Amino acid sequence: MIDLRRLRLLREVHVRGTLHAAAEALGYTPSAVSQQLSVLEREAGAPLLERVGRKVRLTEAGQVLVVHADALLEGVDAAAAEVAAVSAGRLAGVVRVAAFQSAFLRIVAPTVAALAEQHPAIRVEATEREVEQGVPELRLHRLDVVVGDEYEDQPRAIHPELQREVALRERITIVLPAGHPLAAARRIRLADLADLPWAACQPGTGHHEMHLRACRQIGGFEPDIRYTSDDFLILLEMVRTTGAGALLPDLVVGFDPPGVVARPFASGGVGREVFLLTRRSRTPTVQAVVDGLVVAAGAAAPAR
Amino acid sequence: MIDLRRLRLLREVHVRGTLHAAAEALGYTPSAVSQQLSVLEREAGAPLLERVGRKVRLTEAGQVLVVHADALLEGVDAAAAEVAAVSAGRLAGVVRVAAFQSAFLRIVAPTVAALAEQHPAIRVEATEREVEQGVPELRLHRLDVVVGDEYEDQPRAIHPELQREVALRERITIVLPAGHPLAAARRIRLADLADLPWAACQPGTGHHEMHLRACRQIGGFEPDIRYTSDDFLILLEMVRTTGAGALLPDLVVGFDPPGVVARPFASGGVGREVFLLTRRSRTPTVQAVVDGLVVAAGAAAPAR
DNA sequence: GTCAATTGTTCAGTTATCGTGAACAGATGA
DNA sequence: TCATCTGTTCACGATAACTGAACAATTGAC
Repeated sequence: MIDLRRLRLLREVHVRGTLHAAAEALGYTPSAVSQQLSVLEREAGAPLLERVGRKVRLTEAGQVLVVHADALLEGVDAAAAEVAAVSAGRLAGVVRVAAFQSAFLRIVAPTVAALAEQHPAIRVEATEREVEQGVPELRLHRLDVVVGDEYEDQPRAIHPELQREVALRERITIVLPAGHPLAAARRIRLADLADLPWAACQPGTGHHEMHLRACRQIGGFEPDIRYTSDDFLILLEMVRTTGAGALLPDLVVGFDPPGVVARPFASGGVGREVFLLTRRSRTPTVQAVVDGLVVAAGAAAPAR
Repeated sequence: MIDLRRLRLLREVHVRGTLHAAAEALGYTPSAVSQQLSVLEREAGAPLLERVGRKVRLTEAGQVLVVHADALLEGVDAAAAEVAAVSAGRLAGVVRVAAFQSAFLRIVAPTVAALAEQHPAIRVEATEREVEQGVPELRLHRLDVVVGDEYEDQPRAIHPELQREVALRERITIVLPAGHPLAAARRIRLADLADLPWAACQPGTGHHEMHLRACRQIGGFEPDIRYTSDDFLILLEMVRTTGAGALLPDLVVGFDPPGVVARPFASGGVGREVFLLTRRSRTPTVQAVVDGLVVAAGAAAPAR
């Protein structure tokens, strides 16, 4: 097992160039530094230093190790800081969140704002990412929370070392341009829209599948999906300007975007679930962020 | 300074639930474990364990610390493994590379293939990302190499702790649909294309700026940029199908895509530089990847 | 309920590790 | 050439780590 204090020694030698300087900087004698570095070489199983003139230089193995040393020493500092903060009663640390677009806008963003007041020592880092991309990074500890979605009847497999938590259940609505003849109706029969061009996400996505299935099973027609983009805001804009229709979750139309109307299905309909994924072991800090996301999701869900 | 062996003890206690089991697993007596954990609590400045019945459980601070412990212990293992590999003469370790689209396709992908043979113990992880997004992650040690581009007369500022290396200098060519009247010419005067619609990257990008500047200064006209996308392959497709023109780097048209022709400027012209960014301290492993990228960039540059 | 078994803790004593300081060898530059 | 810098080695004292026994608290079988 490589010892951290010895790694700190190695880093200091790397930075200062001589054992004497490193020894002085850390309050040791050169003798101690020399001996400890010998031990480190035994631990690492490779020579780390080579003498050049009367100075000393790191070997390749030494350079490799010193890079890791930097990361590790930074890591223990972060650990100590977080423990100190947590034991002082406040939550702290970095939590990395990934979310798909609409959840990012309507759930993650308000959560960040709320947590900034509630737990100022928590630093939330957020990225837009689809679930498929996020899950491997979650398992590699590069993300802490992934916000994903799942349409009715399209259950996703979940990895056993991950934990899933429902943030929001919502209905899919039919979105039409404000000027459409049926826009005034309170509810809309999908079958009446068989001739409409549609805007949906790219083929292969859950949304595209849901769109096809809904039109076939509820509407009884094969939809003319003419515009595709994975950006829901683009889909909304296509509806507004081109006269196409779209099937969008409440979360997206919750903006009440101008120029379009959102109406529920006259019968049946489709649901969507927004969920949070984390590793099974949650720190209190991650838990606080998860709690914040659940609250924000509840607030984002429009009353129906 | 928190000691790693004590962290390993803590983790073992967390996993196994009792000091005895942890002691047995690691070859200590329960007495030693108890004493060392007391020391760890002093080091961490917070109680980490609480007795529940005759077993023991981690406090909040303990749980926080054990998460960091996992990451740190994994880190030392990775460090030891990489040092062992390097000192055995072969390069090893994970190198994370980010590149913009065309560099990803034409430089990073071939590099990955070449390195897989040359240094099988190097694991290259690649992501598509623009320079602006990549630089902060580079500084946070979440990326090791960023491949970026820079158009003539638009120098980017570079952070002092980063190192920049030119991979490729190339010329911008005028790309026209194969059926265009001027497609047969060997060289093309930009001024002759004043009435053409154009496809370019989004406003605000270096490419868009370059496009405007070239048309104004070399062609003497204000271009009608009708189609914008940051995806060069989409731009090419727009040229092929809609009859628009584009100003694209050799790297993009090096594909010799069907249905379009690429011609140099009749006079003057614009250059682009593809460069690599790394932190100043490169391990031999990172250096090997950088070398591989430079070679691949050279191979990707079409002869002129 | 009682008692053996199991848990964590504490204490003294031993062992291993870490540090100092002096003595040494090689390299540098006045 | 020689004083001065470098890193290394050695013996020895100081510190830390570990063991083993004794102890208190809890649990579960009888």
